[in-house]
Amino acid sequence: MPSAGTTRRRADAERNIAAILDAATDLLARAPDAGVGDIAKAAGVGRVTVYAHFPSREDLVRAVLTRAIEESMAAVTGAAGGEDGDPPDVAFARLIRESWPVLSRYGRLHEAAVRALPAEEVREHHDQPMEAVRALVERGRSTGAFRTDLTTDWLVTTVYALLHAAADDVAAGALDRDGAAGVLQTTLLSVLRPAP
Amino acid sequence: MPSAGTTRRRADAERNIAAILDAATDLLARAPDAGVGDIAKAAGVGRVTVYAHFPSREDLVRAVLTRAIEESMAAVTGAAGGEDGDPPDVAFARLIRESWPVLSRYGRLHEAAVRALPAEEVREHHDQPMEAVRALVERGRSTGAFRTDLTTDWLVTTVYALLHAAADDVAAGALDRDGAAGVLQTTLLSVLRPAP
DNA sequence: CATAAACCGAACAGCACTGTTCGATTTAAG
DNA sequence: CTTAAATCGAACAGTGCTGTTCGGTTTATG
Repeated sequence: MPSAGTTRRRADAERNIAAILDAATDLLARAPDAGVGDIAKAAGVGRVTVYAHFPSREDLVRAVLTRAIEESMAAVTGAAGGEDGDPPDVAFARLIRESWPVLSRYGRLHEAAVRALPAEEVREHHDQPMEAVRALVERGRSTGAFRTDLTTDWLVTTVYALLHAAADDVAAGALDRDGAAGVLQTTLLSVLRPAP
Repeated sequence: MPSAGTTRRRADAERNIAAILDAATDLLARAPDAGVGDIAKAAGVGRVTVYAHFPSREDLVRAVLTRAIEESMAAVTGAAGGEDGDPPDVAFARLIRESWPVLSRYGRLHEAAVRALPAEEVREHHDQPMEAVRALVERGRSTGAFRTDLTTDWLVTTVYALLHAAADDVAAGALDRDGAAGVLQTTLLSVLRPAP
């Protein structure tokens, strides 16, 4: 079978779906309560067209979140999955440096997802990339590179919180996107490394 | 003139105003999008009664925020305004320890305020207690007790972000309220102190 | 106990958003 | 060029909130 048995999808439809997804990602990252009308306008498309491709606002948000998580996973595992060749603090610094350009674009998207989707579903998605961070933190703890006087949970929470704070500051213009990666590296390694 | 020239306010009205304010604070800290009906129910009061005392939902949120900021200011300045007798890191540890019981109760109240009130108004209020933190951070930087390789703005942002993250975790049951103060002290001092 | 203040629920209008339907028009594709 | 897919705006019902009005009832206060 060529595709799915039924009639194929036209090229402009494909293009519009991509445009809607892109616009929704950008807009929701800045205005988590943006309506379908706003998203359609940002995508240069009629409101009805959005509903032609996504059954409901909830489905659209889900699609945006899924894609964002996939991209994040690729960035995070690509940098953190770099085997045990490097010591944990070096690996962590690389993780931040390489995943920041991706993560910094998602701003308040998480908030949009929490409002539109069941809490547990968001948690499941969001925990995926954080699992890679957790694994790296635990490896660091076992080798003595990272501190053990704080729980792993709290350290991961700290990483998560500061990443989001930096993304918010970038969105608000209070922080330079390119410089933020270095600031995050410095700050987070100060937290992760054992106290002297 | 005894009070204001017109007729005085009855005692049960006073009691209900307090109940509404308390319930709104508790509820909005957990559910920032709670409606006036929810707040009324939580306060054990009719919805109309809320509107009898607060012209609009916006005014109610404003009243809640104002009171919360006042209480925070009292807690923060009471601990940080403790003169220059103590070295900055000791003063900062005391600041966290003494203000945490207050701050931890406000959870996502800030989010509720951002949604209901003009952004600038929220910022003005919210910056008040943070100003005390900023002053302490700057004193630490000038004496060499705190690091200078990161900007003051970013250090303050970090304090803010981790306080909120801890408050969220407490609200979600992932963190013990009493133990959190110590965790925050340890974490934040690791960030503030100069790198070895 | 008399009065006025304060309360209540029900009901209403207004608004903004979601999701659907319609017919008319444009446009990709064979 | 022909056909079917895809688009568009306008208009509709449905929902959930805000803020208001109403008459009836409770309750503080003097």
